[in-house]
Amino acid sequence: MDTLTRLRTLFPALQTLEESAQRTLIEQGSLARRPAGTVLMRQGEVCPHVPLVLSGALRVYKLSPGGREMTLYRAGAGDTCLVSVACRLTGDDFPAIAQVEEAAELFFIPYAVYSRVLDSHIPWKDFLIATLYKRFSESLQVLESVTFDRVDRRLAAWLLNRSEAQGKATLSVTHEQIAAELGTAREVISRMLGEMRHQGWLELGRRRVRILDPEALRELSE
Amino acid sequence: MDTLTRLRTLFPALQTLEESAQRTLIEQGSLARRPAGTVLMRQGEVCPHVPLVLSGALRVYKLSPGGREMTLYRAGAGDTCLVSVACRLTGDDFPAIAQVEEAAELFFIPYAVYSRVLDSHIPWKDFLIATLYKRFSESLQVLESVTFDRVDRRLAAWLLNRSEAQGKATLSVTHEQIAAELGTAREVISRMLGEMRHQGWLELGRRRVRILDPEALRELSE
DNA sequence: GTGTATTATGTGACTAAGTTACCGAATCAA
DNA sequence: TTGATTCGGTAACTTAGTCACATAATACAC
Repeated sequence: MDTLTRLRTLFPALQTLEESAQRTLIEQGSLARRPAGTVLMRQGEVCPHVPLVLSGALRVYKLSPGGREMTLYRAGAGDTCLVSVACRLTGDDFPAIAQVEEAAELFFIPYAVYSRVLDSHIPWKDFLIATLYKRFSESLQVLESVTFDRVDRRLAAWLLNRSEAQGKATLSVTHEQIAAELGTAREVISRMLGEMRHQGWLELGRRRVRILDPEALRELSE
Repeated sequence: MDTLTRLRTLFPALQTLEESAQRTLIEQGSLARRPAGTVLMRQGEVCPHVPLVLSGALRVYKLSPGGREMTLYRAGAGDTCLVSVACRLTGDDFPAIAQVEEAAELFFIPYAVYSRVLDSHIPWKDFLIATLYKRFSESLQVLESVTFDRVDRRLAAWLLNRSEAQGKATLSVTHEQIAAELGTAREVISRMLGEMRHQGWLELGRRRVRILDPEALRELSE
């Protein structure tokens, strides 16, 4: 499938653009592949283009001065990377890091082209508004669980979610990674996993967490 | 000053609307006063109009099942209440509470009128995007300080901010209110204020916190 | 004004979470 | 195979949040 078709499928807002504008996007934009681990945006950097995600996954997270991480949300096919778009809009530094989590294909629209072609396009603006709103809600949920929920509940919920998403009872993940997801310290996760193993709910190995008793986890997480 | 002039001044995006559309807004919308304490939106409610804030102040906060509060941001003259706008866009329940903090004048645009008049207006969409982005950033800052900062630093910073904003060294506020701002428990605030008084940085009274040593607070908050 | 209700604050004891500082075991790379 | 690196375990300690109160200040009713 050619790039234009893929873009139109993943970003329906683009379908309502005039043919000539669509051609401009394709001609002036560029498709790029980025391997897992690539950092797309660091705090305070300015991005010279608007990136659309065609495949793969990005993770957007905050980094504390002390080195602790906290995942805010992920972006996948059909998403645009807010981090880059938004800091353009206001001139602020976007205070988070966007990193490729699974090898991704990105379509970069140079900012000049973006201004000319998309900036006066209502369906695109609606797409942006919906995206922003979604991120906002997601971050609020994170905020809510961080301030009001206990870590053990959040951990149980995270394990269940992850296990369901992957359709497996055995997760391949380090304690460090879990801590980054939940915005806490590795030691805390190790202790709690240890406790859950002690209860017979989990089996642990290096880079491996196996869920033995999902019901117990569900009950804890309510 | 008449309402249309005030609207145009506070919401410059409206100035680029056609005259007839502006007239429709004024004729079909309605101006309302709401005293401090009025709850505009509760979790899960749907708002039949888009509210623009002409004066006064709203506070948007989250409420935990356990009754703890956490202020997310405030909206004042020239802002629109995202809570109501956004849940319209996506159909989701907006997961926060909007309450009038200082008696406010609000201009309500019925949703039908909004769709007809503003939904295809680019400057208005840009205004919405900017607003959403601002809220998003603000909430991220809250999230960052909650997860990565110690409460005593956040408290010191809050006291200094508030004192500067009001141009006074004596704040009229309860420990309970401070706890709601910072998303922590009243006892924690009481203890820390007590500690700061012990250090000679503050003088405390009922509903009263007086800053004696702003430099010490600044140093703590870095 | 006086008593009573309400609101605000103080505090101790306890639990949960985050930090510091290690250790050793598993894995990788040369 | 050996040295380095990553990963997990754990103890001791600090910070934060919860629970259960006591006490103090103010409001208000009469």
